[in-house]
Amino acid sequence: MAKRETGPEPGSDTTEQKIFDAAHEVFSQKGMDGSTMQEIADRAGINKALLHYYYRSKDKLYEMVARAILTKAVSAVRGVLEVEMPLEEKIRRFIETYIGIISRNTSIPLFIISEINKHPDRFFSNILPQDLPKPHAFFQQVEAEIAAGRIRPIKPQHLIVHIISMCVFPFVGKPLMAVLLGMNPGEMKTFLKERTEEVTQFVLAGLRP
Amino acid sequence: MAKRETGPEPGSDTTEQKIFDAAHEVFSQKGMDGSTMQEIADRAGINKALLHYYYRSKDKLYEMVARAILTKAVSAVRGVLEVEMPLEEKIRRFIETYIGIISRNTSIPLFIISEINKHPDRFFSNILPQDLPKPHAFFQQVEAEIAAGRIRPIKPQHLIVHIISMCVFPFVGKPLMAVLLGMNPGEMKTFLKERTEEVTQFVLAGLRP
DNA sequence: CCAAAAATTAACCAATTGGTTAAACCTTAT
DNA sequence: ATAAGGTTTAACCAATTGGTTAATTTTTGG
Repeated sequence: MAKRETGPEPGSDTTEQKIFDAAHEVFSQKGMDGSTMQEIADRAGINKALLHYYYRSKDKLYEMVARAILTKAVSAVRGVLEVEMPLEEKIRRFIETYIGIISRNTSIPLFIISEINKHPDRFFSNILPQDLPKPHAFFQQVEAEIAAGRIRPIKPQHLIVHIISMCVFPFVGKPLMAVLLGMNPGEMKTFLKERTEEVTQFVLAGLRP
Repeated sequence: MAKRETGPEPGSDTTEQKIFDAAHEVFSQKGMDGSTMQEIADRAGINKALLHYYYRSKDKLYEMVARAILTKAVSAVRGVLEVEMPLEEKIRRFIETYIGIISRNTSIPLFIISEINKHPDRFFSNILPQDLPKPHAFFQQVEAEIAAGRIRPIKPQHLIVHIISMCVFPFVGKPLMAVLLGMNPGEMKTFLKERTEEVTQFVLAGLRP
């Protein structure tokens, strides 16, 4: 049993990995409070005591899982945000990859949001990675485009929050959106698939001078 | 003890009301799983057995609180969405009142979203009000404006999801947004106050033909 | 004033929680 | 083969959970 920062090497089939996978599944869907060690043990197909053998306590296990989730999510966002690229292309790529990641990991955003709200201290002291995405370059790029008259004046901080909101929220609030729009799961699925294109068009339209 | 649908009359200072208020506070912040009857009793300043005297079980108490929250939220949205009004004015009012409600009840949106995801069956069978907001009229109005060439073509379902997302998400993801944008609580507060105007401007700009 | 009813409490209960312990079960290197 | 190491398990523990019971206090109506 090694002391890693973000869990055992994925892909292997060791007991340690089976426990981590089970914990990842249970925690990401039910959060810290809603999950029990017994359920994680059952899902991993092992005795409850083995959980404490590999990961000392529920808190430690939770911390590892949460850190792995956060690290992956943060690095994904950073990758897109910090590349050099014309603004329109950057926005296109950002929306595309961002929605792509979310639709392949639908339970992650809600996990992050609700757990960070329920245990803020734990997250900010232990779990959140140190090197967060730095949107400074993006902000400067937006200001430059405004100064050049190529886009409408807008506060860059609000623009980025607009974009993130439109990408994330429909997945987080999916059940509510479904009932509001009167869609069944099939219709909802195609609706969410359309969003990449729709959000992109709307953002670019909103930026026209 | 009467059997009401959405809890006792607010404002009164009866024990029943004190319990309901305490439960409202605890449940809305910690959710069903994260809350205990003991904590609710403590916050109400009474014995734990009294909770079961007035509300038979934790489930029943939770159901009443959740139903009260949902009913209030749904009726608030309905009020704005179903009035007859020119489209631009309707959008302005919708964003204004929607953000207004949320900033006066910051814990409610996250409660609804995360609880509906954790206990979907309970919500859709018992808690959600029957008469939800019907956005049909709004959709027709948007289509009419498009046909008249007064706004850019857009699928009305996506438009409304755009708007709701930009209104709700910044409050739900507030801690994350704060760290991403590098803002302290004070800066974050003024940032959120600006959103009514910023979202309105961005939506209207995105709709220009 | 006083008995009946309602409100409130302390004590208790079974079940579940996270966590521990000591024994049993491999694997493996000599 | 066997001693030693790590791995896995059943049994157990104290604390907390939602919930109940019976007794006590407070209110109320005649």
